[in-house]
Formats: sequence, C-alpha cells, structure tokens
Amino acid sequence: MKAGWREQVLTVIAEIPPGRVTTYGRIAAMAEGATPRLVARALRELPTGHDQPWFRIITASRKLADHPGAAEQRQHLAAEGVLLDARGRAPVERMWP
DNA sequence: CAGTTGACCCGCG
DNA sequence: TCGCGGGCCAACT
Repeated sequence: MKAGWREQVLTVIAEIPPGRVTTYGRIAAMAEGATPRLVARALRELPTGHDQPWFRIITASRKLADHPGAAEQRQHLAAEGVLLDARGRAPVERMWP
C-alpha cells in the first residue's frame, strides 16, 4: 500500500494501545519515508483539539521531548498509568514494541 | 569514544 | 507557496 508518510505516522499513532508509549524513531521506522525529525515536525503541526494520541510519543531516551505541550503530555500519560521516574523517564515495560 | 536523535530552522526544488 | 531533506549541535545511550 502506498500512502504518504504523514498518513502512515497518523495510522501508527492510532495503533498505540492506551498506557503505552513509543519513540519517534519507531514511528519513523514503521512509516516509510519518515525520519524522526519529520515525525516530530508532523506532530507539531497537528491542529489543537485533534483526537490523535500524540502524547504517547516520546524521545529515544524515553523522556518527553522539549515542546510547549510537554506538561500536558505528562498529565495525559499519568492519567493512563504511565508515570515518569525521578529522571523523567518512562518505564521500559511501557514501551510499545 | 562513537553512534543516534531531535515538537528546529533554513533553503532548495 | 509548500513540503521536506539535511545541517548544526547538544544531549544521551
């Protein structure tokens, strides 16, 4: 199937189960033509008030990326049971394969 | 030490 | 104008 990488990124995001997180790199690997930077850019350009679980995407070091909605992201994750440790990292067992 | 990654930014086609 | 490849670079594995 041939779809734009943006579309694939959105699809992959929608597949992430609640209470799980994944990284830019993994999203990029699953969406042909995407790179971690492009994934990040795509997320930034998402309109506010969309229904995608963008908050389930974190950096390769399992921390939240530095962006204006980071605080909100942390709350969304906490609400799903993904609590960050003292270093701000999400537990490995919460990673979506 | 060496490789990866990034919620950027600019510049090219 | 728009989309995105790619450069720079700091931070982390």
